[in-house]
Amino acid sequence: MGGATKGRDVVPDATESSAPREGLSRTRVLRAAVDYADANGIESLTMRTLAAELGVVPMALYKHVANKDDLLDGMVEVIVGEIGPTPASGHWKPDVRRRVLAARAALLRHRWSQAVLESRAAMTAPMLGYLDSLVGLFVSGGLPIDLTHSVMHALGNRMWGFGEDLFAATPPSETESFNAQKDALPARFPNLAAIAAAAIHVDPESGRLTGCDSQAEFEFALDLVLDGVERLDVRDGKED
Amino acid sequence: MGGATKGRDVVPDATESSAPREGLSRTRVLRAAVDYADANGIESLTMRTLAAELGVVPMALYKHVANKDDLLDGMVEVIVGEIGPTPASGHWKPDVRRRVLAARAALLRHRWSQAVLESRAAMTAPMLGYLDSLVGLFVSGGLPIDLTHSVMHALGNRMWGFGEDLFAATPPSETESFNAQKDALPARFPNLAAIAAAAIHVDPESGRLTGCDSQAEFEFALDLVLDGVERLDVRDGKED
DNA sequence: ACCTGAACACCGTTCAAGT
DNA sequence: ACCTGAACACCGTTCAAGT
Repeated sequence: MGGATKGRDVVPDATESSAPREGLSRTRVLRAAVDYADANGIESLTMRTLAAELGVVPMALYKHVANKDDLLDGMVEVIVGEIGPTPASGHWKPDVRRRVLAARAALLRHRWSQAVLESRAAMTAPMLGYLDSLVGLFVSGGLPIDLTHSVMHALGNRMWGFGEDLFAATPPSETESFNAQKDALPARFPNLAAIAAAAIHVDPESGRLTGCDSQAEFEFALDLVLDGVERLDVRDGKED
Repeated sequence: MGGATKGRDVVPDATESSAPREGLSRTRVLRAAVDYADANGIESLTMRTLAAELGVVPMALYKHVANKDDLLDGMVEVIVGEIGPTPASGHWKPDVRRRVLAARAALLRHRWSQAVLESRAAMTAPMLGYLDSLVGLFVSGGLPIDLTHSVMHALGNRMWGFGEDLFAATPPSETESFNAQKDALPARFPNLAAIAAAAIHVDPESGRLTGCDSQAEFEFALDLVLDGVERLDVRDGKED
């Protein structure tokens, strides 16, 4: 169909249910992938099934998506984009709480998203933007930068499955626009930059620069939980 | 064993580096899979590469492992088995701390294991055994069962990426010995059974039995972290 | 009882070509 | 510039045999 050669705007046939046409575009591909995963589960999303869904040959997707990893990263970006802004009061505790619960709600709307996010955790721009906004709530609420750093680690596992080092997560597909604008990152994500700057210190042993101690951060978060439970226990129970 | 036809013991050639022979067995397959993933990364572990490593044809593995999922479950079992016992003082806080850190150490020894564990979280017997032991430390230390339930949820995301419902995790491959001994589970894992019993209550609305409220558990854990940080902040900072 | 060989129904992705 | 078609190099897994 189409007849794109001359006529202005060929009205799409609209008889076909999953109407393709009018060119793909990256966002249309990502949107379709998210919808397909919502409906059929992430495990049955393949380049081939997605192409069929869009009424197109598999290879057509590769014009808008580098490969399947890029597709998955893009799908996560879509979900993160759905988090949206939350009202801020200037008090970090209720503000952070609201924002984390909003993030959770977005993930729950797409049940496959948590698994995908955990399996890759690529630091795409929307991802960094969300984290930066969260850090911003802490610091503008007056929490010291070091404590903010640690609580971000502690929340990491809770918001999504960040196993280890928040900042050591795999950077976005390297080759992409990332390298081009790498130097612009501190400007775009000033709160993350502040944390990174505070976390870096000189190792007295080797004299080399060293990042954050993931074992220490793990124990910090663990003790936060255990101490908190202990407090709840003595308050409700023994009352001495 | 070896020359099973007649001769007593055929000495293996020993010229081949990754000496196969003497029959496979499930544990030998799992052990080899763990070693291979340690050395080459989980993404390059396939039924075919593993078979080659064992000097055997791919299909030979299927006699000892139901399929690839079962292989991955088995590999996780091996890691969980490496956690081993930890000394208990009778005070839940140091005891739990020690045990969780031991679990983390086991996972860190095999860097692929966290991702595999998160991606499936099958409730195999060793898995249940570890969780039961952890619950046991809380209850024998005197922590109330409800609080123990909640802190297990809070620790869930921390020990490994359990996103949601601890007890709603996919049960072990169904068909297996699981169903056969399903009724024996409370006896084998008494502490988990106690938690499950305490968590189930009648919904006043519908009158139906209802399990634990994962949203509430999430918020409990979130507030545990936020409250803890707030306490650290006022103690170190404002001091008013 | 355990292992083999060949085949099947899939993957993601490349390459050269079409319009 | 965008899409196509056919092919390649892989997967996990089945089935019917071998010993």
